Amino acid sequence: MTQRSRAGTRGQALFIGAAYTAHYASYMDRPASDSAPERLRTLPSWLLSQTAVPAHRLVSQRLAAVGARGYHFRLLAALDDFGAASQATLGRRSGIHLSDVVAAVNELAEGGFVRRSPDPSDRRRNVITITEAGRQRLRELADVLATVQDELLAPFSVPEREELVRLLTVLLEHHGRG
Amino acid sequence: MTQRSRAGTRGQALFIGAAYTAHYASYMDRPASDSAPERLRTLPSWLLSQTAVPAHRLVSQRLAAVGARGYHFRLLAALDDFGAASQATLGRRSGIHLSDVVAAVNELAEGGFVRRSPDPSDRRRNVITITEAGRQRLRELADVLATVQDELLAPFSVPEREELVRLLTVLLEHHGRG
DNA sequence: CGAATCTCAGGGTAACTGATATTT
DNA sequence: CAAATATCAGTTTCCCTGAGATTC
Repeated sequence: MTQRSRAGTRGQALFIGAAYTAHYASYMDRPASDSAPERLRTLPSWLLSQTAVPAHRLVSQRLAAVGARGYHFRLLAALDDFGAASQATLGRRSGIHLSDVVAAVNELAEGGFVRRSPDPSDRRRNVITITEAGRQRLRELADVLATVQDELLAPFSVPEREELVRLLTVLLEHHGRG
Repeated sequence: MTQRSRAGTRGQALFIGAAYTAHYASYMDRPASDSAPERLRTLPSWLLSQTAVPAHRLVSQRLAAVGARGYHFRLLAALDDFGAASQATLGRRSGIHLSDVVAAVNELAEGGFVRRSPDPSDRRRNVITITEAGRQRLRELADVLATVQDELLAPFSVPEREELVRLLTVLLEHHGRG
C-alpha cells in the first residue's frame, strides 16, 4: 500500500507467497510486521492449498484417534445416502480411486461395518452393504467431524461460515475432475 | 428446506458430508438432485480439507512439470524475503519440518539455487544462502503459481476472490500451530 | 471382440516420528 | 548437563499408475 518496492515488478505472481507468509508469521521467528503484511492482501491458489494443511491434519488426527480414516467416512456416507452398490460405483460416488476402494472396504469389512457379497446378477461385481454397526460408526465419525468443524471455524461468524462454504462449494463443483 | 427427513435427527454433524456430496455430484453416477442439494448448504471442516484436493493437485502438478516441489518455492521465498539462515530457522520460517528441510535443501543445492556453508560462529549450523540462479528460479516458480491461481479462481469475481483470501488467511493465522 | 469389474503391487507428495551425533 | 542443530530412516494419508484375471 505504501511502499511496494520489488512487489510492483513481480506483480501479482509472487504474492502467492501470502500463504507461507501467514504461516511463518505464526512462528514468530522474526517480527512478522516488516515485510509480511502487504503480501497477505492477495489471492493465492497457494493459500488455498496451504490452508488445508491444518484442516487436513486435524481431520486425519481425530479420525485416527478412533481408528478411522477419511476414506471410511466417505464410503460409509456414500453407502448410507445411496444404498448398497458395487465397488466401482462406490468409488465414483465417493471420489475414491477404485484400487483404494478395495483396501478401504477390506478395512471396513474387518470391523463389521460393511458386508461384501457377490452380485448374483453380475458375477464381476461385489455388492457392498452397510451394516447396523456401520451406521453407528458413521454417526460416530460424523460427530468427530462436527467437533473438528467447530474448532476449525471458531474464528468465524455464522455468515462468514456460510460464505466460506459457498465459495468452497463453487470451487469444488467447478473443478470436479482435474 | 422442504423435507428434512433424517437430517433433523442427525443435526449439523452429518452435514459435514457436504464436501463429498459435492464431489460425487460431479461424477453424475446418479442424478445429484434427490438427496445431495440440501447437504450442500452447510459448513464442513471436511469441505475445506477436501476442496484443497484439486488445488493441491494442480499446484503440485505444475511445479513438478518444471522439476520443482512446494517445498522448493517455500524455501526460496523464505530465503528471498528474510535472507540467509540456518536450516532450523529456515524450517521455522517456512513451516517445513526440519528433517524435510535437509532433503529439500539438498535438492536446491544440487540445482545451484542455494549454497550451504558452515557457520563459523556456530559450528552446529549450516548457513543457507540463495544464489542468483535461485532468485531466478523463484521468479519462475512464482509465475507457475500465478498461472495456477488464475485457472483455479476462474469462477470467481474479484470481490469473491478477495473474500476467499481473507477468510483463508484468518483461518491460517488462527491455526498457526496445530 | 471390447468394456467393465475387482485385485494387487507400487509410486509420489507433504507431513510427521524417532534415533543419533555434534556442538553450544 | 540440557538444549539446539543437522542428518537419517521410517511411517502415514491420500491420490495415482499399471498390470493382471474374470465376467459381461
